[in-house]
Amino acid sequence: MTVISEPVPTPMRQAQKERTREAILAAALRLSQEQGFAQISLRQVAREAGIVPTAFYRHFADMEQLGLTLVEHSFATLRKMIRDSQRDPQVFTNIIDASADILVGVVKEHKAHFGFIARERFGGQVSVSKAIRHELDLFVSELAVVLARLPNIENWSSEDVQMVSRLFVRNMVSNAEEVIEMPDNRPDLEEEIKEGARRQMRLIVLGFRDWNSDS
Amino acid sequence: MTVISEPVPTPMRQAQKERTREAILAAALRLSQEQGFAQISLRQVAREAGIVPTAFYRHFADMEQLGLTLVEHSFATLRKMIRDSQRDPQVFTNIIDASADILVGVVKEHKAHFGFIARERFGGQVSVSKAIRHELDLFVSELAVVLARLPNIENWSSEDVQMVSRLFVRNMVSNAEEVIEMPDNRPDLEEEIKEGARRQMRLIVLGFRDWNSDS
DNA sequence: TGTACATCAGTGAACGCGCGTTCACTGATGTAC
DNA sequence: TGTACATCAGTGAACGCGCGTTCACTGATGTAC
Repeated sequence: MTVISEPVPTPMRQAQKERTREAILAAALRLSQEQGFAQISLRQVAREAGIVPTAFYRHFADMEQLGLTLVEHSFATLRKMIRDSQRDPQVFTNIIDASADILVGVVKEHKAHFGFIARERFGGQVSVSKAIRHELDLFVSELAVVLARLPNIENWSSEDVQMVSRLFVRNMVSNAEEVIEMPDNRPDLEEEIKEGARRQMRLIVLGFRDWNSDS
Repeated sequence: MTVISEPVPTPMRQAQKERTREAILAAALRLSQEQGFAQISLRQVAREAGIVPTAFYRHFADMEQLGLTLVEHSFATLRKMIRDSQRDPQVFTNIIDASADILVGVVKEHKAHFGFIARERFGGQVSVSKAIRHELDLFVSELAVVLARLPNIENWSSEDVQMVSRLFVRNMVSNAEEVIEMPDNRPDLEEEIKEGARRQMRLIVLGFRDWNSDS
């Protein structure tokens, strides 16, 4: 079998197809920011992506598949955030302030994906909402594993860690909603949201410390 | 002017009109539970309400006006909950457990209205979402006034009370989401949600106590 | 009480529109020799 | 390198459908005398 030294031709046709696929995804994300994913049509997406409606079918079976792909991409962004923040030494020394910074920063930078999660979590296309809620459940468990390794938390019961994780994720989604509602170029509001995120995480941590010490 | 002793005829036509109007509202609420309000059509609502599409216009100018009326009705339910719970002596002695009980009970009894608020808060019809978020902001301030009168809270700064109120409302919406997702006839899950609501409110209160005592 | 007229909630036909989807096609890219 | 054929992303016409909205109407309810 002549597997050695494959030409790796980077076929132009395939590259172009990939570009169109991304144009469709970007168009759908853009349009759903204004009206919600469930309310946009295949023809609108095609128009925004600069293709004819029938070309859509070369990339996705229907709008539902497109929606589920957007869910995947959005959670990939979310998971990348966690991976990156684990590399940040700040997180170990001051998890609360560092988390608030990272949260607001990343959400702002990836407004579209976080907005998609927050917006379509309820009341969107049924399969898309279901997928998002399933992914959020998974994410809570993943974050619990990360949290459990942190100092001050390592000796908590796994049930407590799971609950803190749930509160953090809920807090994250709520703050994502606020950042998304925030108009651009209002750094004052941004600082307010960051401060709110800090206070809420502090509340959660303080509350838990008390809880564990006196019950 | 012969204003004395008006017949008060309880006109049959008017009563029938009111019944139809309520049938439309009920139909829209029912249908939007499954697909979200923005995705249901005027003709679907008319069909579900048992009238011909054109009769819809005798009651609402368009679907947007119907949606805004549902927002009003949903918040009327929410405010009634607060008014009723203020009469409950339990609230003054054990605000946390009482609130959790009331919250889960009322939400379960008025699933449709709370579901409407939670679902349409984001990503629904733009004007409906805006109206809901505006009403939620008002509600946070109203609840702050109620909370400020409670023992142990009466000497807090108004800023702190406002923030606790915001956390309570956020908690309420989150728990409403959970109750709504909950399948019927699962009293075990219900108790779990109630316990979760209790723990979270306790966290908020404990966190604040600490905060105020050592900072 | 009875009659003649007014009101108006609900009807049914009709309209133009954007939708999702099918199908046969085109022409640039890719492959074999 | 040049030629002949295959592939397949994107095209454009066509379809049937449910939609929101208009309009003139009907007939039960309400009112005046």
